[in-house]
Amino acid sequence: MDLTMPDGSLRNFDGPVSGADLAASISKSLAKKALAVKIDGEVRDLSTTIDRDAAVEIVTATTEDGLDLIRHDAAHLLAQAVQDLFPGTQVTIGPNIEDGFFYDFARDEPFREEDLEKIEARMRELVDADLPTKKVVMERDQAVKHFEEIGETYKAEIIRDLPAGEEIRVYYHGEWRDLCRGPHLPSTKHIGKAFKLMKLAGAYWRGDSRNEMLQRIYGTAWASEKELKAYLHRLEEAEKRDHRKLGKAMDLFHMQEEGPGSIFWHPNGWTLFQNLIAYMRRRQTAAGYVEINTPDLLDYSLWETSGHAAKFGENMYSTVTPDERKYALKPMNCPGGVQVYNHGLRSYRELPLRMAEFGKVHRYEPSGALHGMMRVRHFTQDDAHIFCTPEQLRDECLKVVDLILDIYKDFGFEDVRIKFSDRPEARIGDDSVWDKSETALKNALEATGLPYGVNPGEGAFYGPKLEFVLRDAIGRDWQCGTLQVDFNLPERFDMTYVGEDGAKHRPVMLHRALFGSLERFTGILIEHYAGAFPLWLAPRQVVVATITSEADAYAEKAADAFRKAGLIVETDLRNEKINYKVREHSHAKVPVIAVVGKREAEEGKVALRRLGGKDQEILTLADALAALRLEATAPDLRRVSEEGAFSSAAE
RNA sequence: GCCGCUUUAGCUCAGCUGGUAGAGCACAUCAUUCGUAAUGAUGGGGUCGCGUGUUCAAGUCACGCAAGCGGCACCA
Repeated sequence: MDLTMPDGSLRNFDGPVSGADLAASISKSLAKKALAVKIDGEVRDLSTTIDRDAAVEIVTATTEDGLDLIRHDAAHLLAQAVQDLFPGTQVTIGPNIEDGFFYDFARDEPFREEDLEKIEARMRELVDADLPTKKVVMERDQAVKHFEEIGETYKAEIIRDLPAGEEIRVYYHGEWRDLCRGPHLPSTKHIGKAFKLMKLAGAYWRGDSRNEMLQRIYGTAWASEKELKAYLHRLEEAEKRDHRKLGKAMDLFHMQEEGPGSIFWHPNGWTLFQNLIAYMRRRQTAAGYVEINTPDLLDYSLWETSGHAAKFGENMYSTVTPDERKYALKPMNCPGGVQVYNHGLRSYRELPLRMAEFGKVHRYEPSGALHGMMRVRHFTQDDAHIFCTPEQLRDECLKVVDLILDIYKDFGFEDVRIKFSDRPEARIGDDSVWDKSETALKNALEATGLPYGVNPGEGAFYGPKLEFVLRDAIGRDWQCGTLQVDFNLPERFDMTYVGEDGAKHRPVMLHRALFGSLERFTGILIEHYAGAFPLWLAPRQVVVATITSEADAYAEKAADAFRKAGLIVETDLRNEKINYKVREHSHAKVPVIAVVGKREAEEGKVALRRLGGKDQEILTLADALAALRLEATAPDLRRVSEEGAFSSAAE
């Protein structure tokens, strides 16, 4: 029997060997470090017997597979500790997640924060006890009976639902056992102690809100103490970037009880917001869009026609006016855009017609969903609807994807995740229509050659969609851009265009948003830049700070010059030390502090200090103006001036 | 919406077992004119999220509500 090692070398054995034997045959140290064995790409228990030719690898803690094992064993360890300390608690599931694991428990009494410490201490004891792992395969009926007898009804339910023919494995760690597919570490010692229980949470059994709620305990686990520490440090750093914290520190916005899920924009935040809109407007115009604006309040019947009322009525703000008409605050912009399209006869010559709208939408989101600026009840979409012929569809999709990614690049987002979502269970339209739209969208996506994931059943109720997902500072993913193909609303709103043949045809409709929600995108940007915005976005760009009052007059003059150059500038002439001023404006994340003292005043210079830096750059006022002016130019405009008007026009 | 936690000055937070509130920063005034992350002194500022109850007495205990936070569910 020949076993192929990862380096390509062959090892010959006369008979079957276990993973542990294999490791021992290579070296003593490897035998000690071995956690599991990978056979033809599949990670198995170290005790697994290999009895045929195969590609094998000894899994250790330094590999990704090894870390996965540690985390999963840590989850078991958590469950064991919980059942030791809190008898009567039922175990359910405990999978790995990014950076760690969780385990869901069924227990009448809630766990308390203090319990986590006790549980963690018990987990450490169990690691020291070095309980050996043992795998037992059970018959289905026997397994169900066993788990029911010991009061583990959730486990019994899981076993009953396992597909026929699936081996039912029970892993023992000492006396304690859990139903589990495995594989597992040889013993609890191998988990190590680089783990920590992080938080308590509620979670529905089987992820269904109709089911009872379980208690979830989250933990993190690493191969070494050092990695654990690094991870905890990373979390601390991330928390500092939280947009809610920075929003306060930078005086960008606030929220209050009277307007749950609604933003009060302060001057600084609103400047930032308007900068984004101005940028997007230029990009859209350049990409051949026209812009419209439609009413916020519209007759409810439009949403009945679109199907939104049936699906989202509960989440719509509606009102009955004194004349007894029912209106809705628009939860999305499409029906408004459709009215503009339908106002008059459209010709194929007008298509594709790309109609953008910065529309403020209102959605009564469930209270538990609200989250800072990321999930609010009133938000502004950089929405657009592209009306086109079926033949133009693919090309238009490609253009949207290109535009989205190009725009994200201007903000430094390079690793955008794309997800393709197909038909959901609750949907409108025939399956033949869905076949068409899904194929069209998927073809366009594949034509880009970009990697993407699939979210089965997560499309909009009227069409499949692409989601462009960005990640916040704390590692949470947020959908920003979206592109949806829709054959349904054109039907429902009876949209037509006159074709070359003089007959009426049905256009296809694309829904797309690039930032998605301006509010959310602003939040993402705050975290992405940790508040240190590039000059072109920064709501406060320059503070001219004096060292002594002797420089006051010159400071005013310099500020005026900056102002005339189009920069947002303030002066700080307070009778404070320069140290104090620098500290204060640095905290407020002002990108440029222009320090002027007696020397600068005499020489006509400014000392520029950049946010985050300690160095100063002493420039003449004219040089400083030129440099900052260029930097304060949005990237799209900078490209135009760099390329020159003619070459960009020729494209 | 569901589970758990939290809510005290503009901000960050103290306030033990119930005896009617405290710090730092910020703010104001005064002094200081000091070259790159906190100059000093003085002063003003709080119906302790809202409501009901228990009690001689509630920031503190109980119940209800609201908002926020961590998750889950939801996300046109």
